[in-house]
Amino acid sequence: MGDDTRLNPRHNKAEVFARLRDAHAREVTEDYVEMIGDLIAEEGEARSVALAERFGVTAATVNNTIKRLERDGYVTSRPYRSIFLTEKGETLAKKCRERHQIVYNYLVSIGVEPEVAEFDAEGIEHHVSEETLRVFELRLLS
Amino acid sequence: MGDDTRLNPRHNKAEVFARLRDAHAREVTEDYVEMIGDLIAEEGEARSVALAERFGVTAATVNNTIKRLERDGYVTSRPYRSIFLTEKGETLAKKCRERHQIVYNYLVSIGVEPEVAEFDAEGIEHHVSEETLRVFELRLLS
DNA sequence: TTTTAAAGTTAGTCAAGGCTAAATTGCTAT
DNA sequence: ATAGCAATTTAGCCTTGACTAACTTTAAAA
Repeated sequence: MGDDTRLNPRHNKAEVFARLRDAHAREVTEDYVEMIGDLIAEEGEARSVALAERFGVTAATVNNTIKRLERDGYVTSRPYRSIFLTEKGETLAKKCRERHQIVYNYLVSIGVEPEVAEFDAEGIEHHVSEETLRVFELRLLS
Repeated sequence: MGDDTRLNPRHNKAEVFARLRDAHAREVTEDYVEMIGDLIAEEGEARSVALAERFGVTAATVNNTIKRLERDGYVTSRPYRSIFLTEKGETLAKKCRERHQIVYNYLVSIGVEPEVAEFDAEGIEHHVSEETLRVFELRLLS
């Protein structure tokens, strides 16, 4: 007795917050692979300086993050050269781009100003489950 | 010439990401004041052990966070005693609770499973602008 | 009243994600 | 060919948010 958790399942939030912390850890990775993909598509290559400018951080910060991404197998890079996505990075970038687009389109479709939708989508996209994403898609089509 | 940013305003994402980083910094604070408010409402007081259990972190982590919240004026606490919200903390907690409820209700209203909505709302609530929140409310009423 | 378990605190460690300052490399124009 | 600037890297620092292990305080049971 006295196990509040079992008596009142409403309090079993620990798992939710654990998954939330995981999502957090992935956010920067996702933003980077997405942006690297955009840069390659738009400008032919992804340079540190462009990433720094677009994220509004210093070159040193970009460097650290790229090292981590490389360590985790999302990108390859050689000193003083531009950055490339691995298969793994490409796959993640594609998924993120799609997710972002669905969230953005959905927000606009319900009446959110495009500029606001762009900002909100950037934050929301990392926290939308596959299930909710499907609902967004479904409602977008109808 | 050559100022990509001015030529192509689509690339002016730095501000978006800066605001995103700010939102991040506030997330834990918001989750804590919200949870502390819940605990006081449900159990009469907010103890570290309950926070640790609900967030799924150790007591030491709770301790650190509470110190920061106290430093920032959201809570008061005395050693080995329970935690109280300040006016500032209470105000933030109320705002967060409302926001959470709107996001949750909206997700459920468009067909997301309650359990999934609960999880997604927890992540999304910190990234929804006032504007988008108003759209959610409006669509909830109609 | 004393013992003991639960709760809370402290100290020390780690990774992520920021920063500045300084060193190095690469490229381009003279 | 090289000087100089832009880009990149390195080093060192900070905060947040997590952990474990060890210690202290509180409160309840024996």
